[in-house]
Amino acid sequence: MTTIRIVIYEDNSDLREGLSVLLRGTNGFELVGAFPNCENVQAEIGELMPDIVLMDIDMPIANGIQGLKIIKEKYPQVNVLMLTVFEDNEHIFDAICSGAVGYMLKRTPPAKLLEAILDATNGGAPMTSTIARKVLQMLPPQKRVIEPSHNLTDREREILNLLVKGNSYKMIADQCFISMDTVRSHIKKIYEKLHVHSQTEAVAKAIHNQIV
Amino acid sequence: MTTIRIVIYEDNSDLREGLSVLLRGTNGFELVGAFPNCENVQAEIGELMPDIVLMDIDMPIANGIQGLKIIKEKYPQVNVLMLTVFEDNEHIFDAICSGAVGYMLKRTPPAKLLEAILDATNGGAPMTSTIARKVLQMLPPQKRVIEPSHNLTDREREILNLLVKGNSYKMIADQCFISMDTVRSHIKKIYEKLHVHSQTEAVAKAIHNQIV
DNA sequence: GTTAAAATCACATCATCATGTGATATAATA
DNA sequence: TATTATATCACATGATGATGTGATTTTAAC
Repeated sequence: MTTIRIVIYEDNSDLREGLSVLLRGTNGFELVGAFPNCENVQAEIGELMPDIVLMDIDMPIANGIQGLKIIKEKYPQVNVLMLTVFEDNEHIFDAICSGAVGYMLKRTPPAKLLEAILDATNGGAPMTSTIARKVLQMLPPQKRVIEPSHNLTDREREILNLLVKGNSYKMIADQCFISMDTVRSHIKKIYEKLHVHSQTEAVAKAIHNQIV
Repeated sequence: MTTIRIVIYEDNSDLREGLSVLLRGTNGFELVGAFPNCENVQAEIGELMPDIVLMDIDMPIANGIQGLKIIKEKYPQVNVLMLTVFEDNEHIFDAICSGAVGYMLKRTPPAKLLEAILDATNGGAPMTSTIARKVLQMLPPQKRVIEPSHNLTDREREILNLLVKGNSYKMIADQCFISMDTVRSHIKKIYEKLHVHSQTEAVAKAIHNQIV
């Protein structure tokens, strides 16, 4: 197993040292850099090419959200794990929407932190369940509620789905084992129910309203 | 401290029994009901009024997603924790969007499961970090990782936008003060760049990739 | 200063979609 | 039982989209 290369951004020198010691002393983890702010983040990440960045939010000169955005823009394959004292929606939202892979609190015990780093490396998104609940609340409300309104039939939904995926009438007919005329007739009803007048509009509406 | 009242929906009788035994044998947890499917979920939840519902997804007659939706519609204060074998986006998306408070896998060890129930009761949203990552991908991608690759020109983006809104070639031509042939020519290039072969696919891709 | 990309227009042809007007069978519902 | 909704199929016609080939002009890049 190869080691996980880690870079730390943290302005508090005590905490930075503490984390450094923790990572240096643990098998499988390799600290390749530790900086007090994100002033030169692009150059630093570009040179060190870590697997994971532990990123504080509140830092002087260039803060962690700014750093995160730069990293995700220039090196999107680098996973950034926010490690902060803030637990408010604003900061969480900013971080998550900017591409942070996880969001841990500084008071997380060392063992859990190492676990989170492993998690993030392996394709997880480590976060506390409190933060997870807040993330859920960021989901666009229309996506969380069920809008029956259209009440398409199962068959209609199925056909709409195939339409969205780019199938022609003929292909839909084949896949559904019905005639093209029947497909037409279903699509006509779909248009009526969605109040649209073309395939394109139907597809756009279907995607936007999360019908499919 | 008052006990947490729990109802289980699970069609596999062995697992249902196992969970029942686990909950009955643990202080602070109270199993108030266990059913093999969601056929009478409304009446059952209405009568038992649990704090937490452990909900399997794949059940005969009435499945867990249907049950979840009914519960959240009639008794939104009841927290539903999905407990399933499915780890695909489809099911997770469905569950989260329908108001599930958490999403755990059946292979979760008992101790972790009890912890998750506690978590959910206390305002958390327990889920594995793998699932959390998938939930993150459902978030509005406005500032998330955008794949460049397409590099449509301004004009092409403009026309793609009009397409997505349901405009015909003719309407686009009028709005852009160009000929239909020019519209055609732009759309052709758009198809090439997006690697699609029809309007429908282009629109679907445009929306999904947040190009528009 | 040549090259390349972007934006514009033209014509022709074929495939596909949209619309209208039917019809039949089945299942659920009132 | 009568009604409604769903799903199925058919035919015809006009509109729209897709594809191919080719051309001009302007702007940006090398």
